[in-house]
Amino acid sequence: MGTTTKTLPGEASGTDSRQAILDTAARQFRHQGYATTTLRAIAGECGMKAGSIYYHFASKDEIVSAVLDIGVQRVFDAVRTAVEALPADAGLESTLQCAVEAHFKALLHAHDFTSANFRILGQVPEHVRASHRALRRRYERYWRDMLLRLQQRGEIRPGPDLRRTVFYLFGAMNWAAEWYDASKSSLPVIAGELAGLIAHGLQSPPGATPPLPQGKAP
Amino acid sequence: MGTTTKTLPGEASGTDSRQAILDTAARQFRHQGYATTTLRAIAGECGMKAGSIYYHFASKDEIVSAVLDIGVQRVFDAVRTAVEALPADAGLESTLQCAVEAHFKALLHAHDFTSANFRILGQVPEHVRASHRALRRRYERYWRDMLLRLQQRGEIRPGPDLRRTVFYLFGAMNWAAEWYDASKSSLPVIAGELAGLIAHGLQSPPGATPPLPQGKAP
DNA sequence: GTCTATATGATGATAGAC
DNA sequence: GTCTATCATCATATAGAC
Repeated sequence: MGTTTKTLPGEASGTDSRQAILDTAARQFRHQGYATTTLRAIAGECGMKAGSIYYHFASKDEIVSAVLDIGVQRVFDAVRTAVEALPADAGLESTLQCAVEAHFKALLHAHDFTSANFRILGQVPEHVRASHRALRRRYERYWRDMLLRLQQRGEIRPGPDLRRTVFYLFGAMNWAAEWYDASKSSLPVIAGELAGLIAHGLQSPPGATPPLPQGKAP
Repeated sequence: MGTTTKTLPGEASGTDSRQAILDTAARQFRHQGYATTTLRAIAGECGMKAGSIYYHFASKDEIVSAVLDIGVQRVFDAVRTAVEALPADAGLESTLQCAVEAHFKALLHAHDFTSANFRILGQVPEHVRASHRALRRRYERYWRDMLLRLQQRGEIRPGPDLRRTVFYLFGAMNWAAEWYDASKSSLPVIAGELAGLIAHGLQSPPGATPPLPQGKAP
């Protein structure tokens, strides 16, 4: 169950203990919230004592700050890599499918970091949230620019505000971290389903005929 | 700023103090999380002392439990009332528009209760979460059944899993409580925008022509 | 790098006066 | 209904031994 995650190229490598503290902290923040997660408990699960944490981090805030940033950065990197590998003339649905699936995959792979992010952002001290905001904004802008390019190419109708559209999408995607169950549906399936929903909506294609008039089975 | 909310017909009325405690608790849970919100602080804002809380509630869990339930119940009631007032043959987009707008309105009107709900659900003790789950499930099922009826009438294409579709929608709608700014856009506008997105998607209507080939302005 | 020990303060809950 | 104690517990953070 534990989403043990090795250090990624982008992150400051540091010691094994440092990474173990971050992994443990992410999982505990996710499940218990910011305030209830104690340095004693984090240390305990890493086979250390509370005092030892302070060799690696200056404060609890420094730990939670790192956890928040890692959660967004992993997803951002995954989506950018996937989208950059797309052919230049990729259409609306294939672009969405690619980006949504990459977001989902990273979201659920770094589950403790991303879900912690989602759950405790509203609870951390304001200065922590403020220093984290810039990264979130960059990721939101990345998506908005992607949609903007598609709109300029005529693949997206002119109506919707694309900044808000990204918020709708982020809400839909990130909420999946709370309900997704791998034993019930696969990631590519729900990614395709959501991409199709955003691209074409729920409506029946024009000229479609209702399935059954009423009643149950013949 | 404070979303002071009077007792609604459905809620056990009790004393004024009881309601003041709930209003204050909701706001503090929302902003500080479950564990950081102290009974002393709640009491202080109600002009009481910590010990007095225990005349109205048996424990902190009983308070948080009530806050969670109220958050969902207010939205559920608002949506049901709005949808029942709809003509029986209302189509996909007008039904969505009506339900989404009612959800948004209640979500932001009982903001402290609904946002607290969203933020602290993952932090409360398991037995609190469990007793709250049934109500959430009923509300999810209400939406799924609404979509199911539209699908049976041929207004929704057969592809998407409607249980997951409700989750996508809830994610998109509830996340709005975190970013919505009344000075930037009106509730009916974003409700219509989201309803249109879910009904028709982002795609350009067939036969549409791209706006500008490239370059900026003439 | 990790430990023990400790300073300092806040918390949920209870008992009983008014 | 609200108050004033008070209990037992647990938190972050520090100091200094090993």
